Amino acid sequence: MDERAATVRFQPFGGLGPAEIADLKALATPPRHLPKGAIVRHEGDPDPKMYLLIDGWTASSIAVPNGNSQVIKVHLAGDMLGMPGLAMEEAPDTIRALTPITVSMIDTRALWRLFTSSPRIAELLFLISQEERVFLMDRLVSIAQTGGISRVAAVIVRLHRKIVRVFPSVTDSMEIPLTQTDLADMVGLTLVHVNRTIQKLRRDKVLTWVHQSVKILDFGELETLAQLPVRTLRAPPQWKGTQ
Amino acid sequence: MDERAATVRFQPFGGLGPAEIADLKALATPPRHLPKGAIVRHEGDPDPKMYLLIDGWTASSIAVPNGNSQVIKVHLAGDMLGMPGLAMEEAPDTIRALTPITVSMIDTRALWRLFTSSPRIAELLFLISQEERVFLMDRLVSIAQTGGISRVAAVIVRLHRKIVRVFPSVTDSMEIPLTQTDLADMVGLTLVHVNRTIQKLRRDKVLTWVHQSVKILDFGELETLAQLPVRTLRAPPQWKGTQ
DNA sequence: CGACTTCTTGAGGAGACTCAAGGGTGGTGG
DNA sequence: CCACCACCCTTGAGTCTCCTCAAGAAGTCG
Repeated sequence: MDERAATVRFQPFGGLGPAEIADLKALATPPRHLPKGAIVRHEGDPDPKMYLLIDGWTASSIAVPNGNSQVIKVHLAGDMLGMPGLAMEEAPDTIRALTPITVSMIDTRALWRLFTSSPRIAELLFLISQEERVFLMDRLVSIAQTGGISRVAAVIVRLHRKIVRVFPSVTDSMEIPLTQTDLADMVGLTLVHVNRTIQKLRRDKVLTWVHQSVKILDFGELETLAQLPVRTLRAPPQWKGTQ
Repeated sequence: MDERAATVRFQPFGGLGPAEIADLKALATPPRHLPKGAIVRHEGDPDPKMYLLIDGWTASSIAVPNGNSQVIKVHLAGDMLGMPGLAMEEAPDTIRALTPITVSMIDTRALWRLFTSSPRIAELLFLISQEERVFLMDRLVSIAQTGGISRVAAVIVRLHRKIVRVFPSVTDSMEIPLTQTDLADMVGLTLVHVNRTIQKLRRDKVLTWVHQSVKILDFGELETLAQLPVRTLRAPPQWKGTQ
C-alpha cells in the first residue's frame, strides 16, 4: 500500500522515475499511525509542515469566528497534506483523521533543498499546486453560484472520481467516512438542510446513502446536477513523449 | 512603473536579487497595451500561458452553465496571471481588463527551464502558489460560511490591504474599477442584493461608495464584519537573514 | 441626442436557517 | 447484562435572507 499510494498523486502528470521517488521518500519521516478523530495538526500551530498521507482519509478545515467550520478538502491515500501552510508562519487549517490513518511528515528544510537537487520534483509540486488551485476555484464556483442540491451532488461526483483514481475497482458504490455534519461543513449548508437535500436525492432515485455507504443510482442525473466543468490535466512540455 | 510593479509581487517573501529579476524579465514578451474591457485570454482557450500584469486591473472569472459568472480574483499591477492554467490543457478562467492595462506573456517552455537554472525563482513561484491557495481557502470560508454583509466587507478589506501594498500612499480612500455586477459575481450574490447590502453599509456609516470611489469611514467595524483570519507570510528557511 | 451601461427601488416568493424534539446506534461503566 | 451517554440522523414549524421579476433614474459614450 505504502509504495503505491505515495505515487498515486503524481500519476496524473505522468509519474516519477525511480530516482525521484527515492528522493522524495528520503525526506519523509517514518510513518505514524493515528486513530480516527485524531488531529494531525491544528489551525494556528506554528511552523507548519507538509505531510504525505499513506493510508486512510483526512479532512482539512478552517474554523470561523461564529462557531462554524468549513471543510476545505478531503484527502485520500497518496495525497500531500498541508502544502498551503508552507507559505505561512502558522497553519491555516486543521487536519483531522476521518478514519485510522498512516502519515509521514516531510522535512521542510530538506524539501527546499530538493528544489536545487531535483528540479523535476519541484516542477511536479508546482504543477500539483496549480491543479489544487483550479480545484479550489471550481469549489468556489459551486458554492457561490449553485444551490444546495448541486453542491451536494458536486461533492459526491468529485469524491467518486477521486476514489476511482485510487481504487480502480470501485464502480457505483463507495464507502465515504463523512457524517452529514462533515458534508454540511463542506458545502456551506446547515446539517438540517443537508439532511433534507440528501433525502430529496434519495426520493428522486439519484442515489442511496445508508450509514457511510453511498451507491449512485443515476450517474447522468448526478453529473447534471453537479454542474462541474470539464478539466484536462497537462504535463510539463519536456515530459511529452518521455513517459 | 514597469520595473517596480514587476517586483512587488515578490516582496512579501523578501524580494529577488538583481540576477533573478533579470532571469524572469528575460522570459517575458514585450509589454502589450489593452483597452478596458479587453479579454486577455478566454476560458477554454487551449495551451494557456502565464502573464505578468505590469499596469492596470484585471479580473479572472469562471462562467457557470446557468448563465452566472464567478469572479475568482482581482489582480493589480505586479500580479502574475493565469498560473493555475499551467496545469491544464485548456484555460480554466477568463481574464478581463477592468481598466486599460499593460501585460506581458511569459513563455511556458522557458519557465520550465527556469526550474533548473534558477531554483530560487522556482521556490518563489511555488510559495506564491501556496499563498494563493490559502487566499482561495479564505474566500471559500467567507462565501460558504458568512452572510452578504460580511462577504462584501471582506472584499473591501482585502482589496484595501492589497492596494496599500502596491500604493503605500493610499489611506482610507481608493479607486476600485468594479461595477456592482462585478462585486456580485465576486461574492456570489445577485446584483440587486449587493446593491442593498452596500446601502446598508452606507446607512451604518461604515463607508461611502460613489461611482468607483470607495472611502472607508469605520475601519474597525468593517474588519469586524469581514471576519477575516490573520495570516502571516513566511519566507523559505535558507533566506532567513540573507535579505 | 439616443443607446447603453450602471445604479436604485418595489413587491412577492423560494431556499436556507433556527429552534426544538425524538429515535436509532454504538460504546462504556457499573 | 443492562443503563446510560454520546453521536448521528430525522422531522416539524416558523422566520429571515436572498432571489426573481419588474421598472425607473442617472450617468456615459458615440
